[in-house]
Amino acid sequence: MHKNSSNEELQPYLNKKTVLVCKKDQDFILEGTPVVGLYFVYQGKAKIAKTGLMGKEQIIRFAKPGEIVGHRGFGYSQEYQISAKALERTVLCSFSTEVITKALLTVPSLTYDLLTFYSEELNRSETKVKKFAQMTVREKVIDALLYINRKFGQSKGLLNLQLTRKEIADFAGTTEEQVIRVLSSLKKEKLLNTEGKKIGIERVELLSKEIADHNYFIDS
DNA sequence: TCATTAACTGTCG
DNA sequence: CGACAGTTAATGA
Repeated sequence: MHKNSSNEELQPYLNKKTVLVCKKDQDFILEGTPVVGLYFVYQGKAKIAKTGLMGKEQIIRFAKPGEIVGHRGFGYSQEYQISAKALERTVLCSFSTEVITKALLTVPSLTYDLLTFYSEELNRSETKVKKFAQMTVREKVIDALLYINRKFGQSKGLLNLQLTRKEIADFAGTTEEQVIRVLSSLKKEKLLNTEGKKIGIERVELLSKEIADHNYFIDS
């Protein structure tokens, strides 16, 4: 998506963007709130989640710079089906639904990009269903860690995304305690490093091997 | 110093 | 495996 910033065809639309700066932990989309437009992450990181009954939260995915947020908001739905929160200081560009609609109708490359994005998203959520149904807690936690590694990478041996164990649990579909237990046993097996809140993956290949049976799509 | 938060452990259904 | 209770360590008002 970001690569389109250079496209001249898009310039008239880019001028209509609104820049929004979020502080850490700030929500910029609330579930059930009227749709106002579409967001792109320019800087920072965000988490996209759905809150179920009983305050249980399911983290759908994380977004990094260049990614789109709130895409399910336009079209027919009147309200956002998800909520999004900045994980750190995050800069967002937002476009109104009208602007996006016009842009999509006139710039094919943008439409194509969005289509690709949707298709990947659908793939992800389909394999996620399978994962949640078939994987053990240990595998789900490993899977979550590998996802974070793929998306954000590591620097000096630690994951570039700092999450609480609770957030990892909400993403993996378990509870905080289970995550802690898996984490500490992985640490004992020397597959993992842990420094307080920070986590480092020592042997990515070994972890991938454990969930290989479930990885139909490498990038899910 | 006290209070809060997060990481962690033990145990039970 | 999930839920609850309880301990410990770090942090900050």
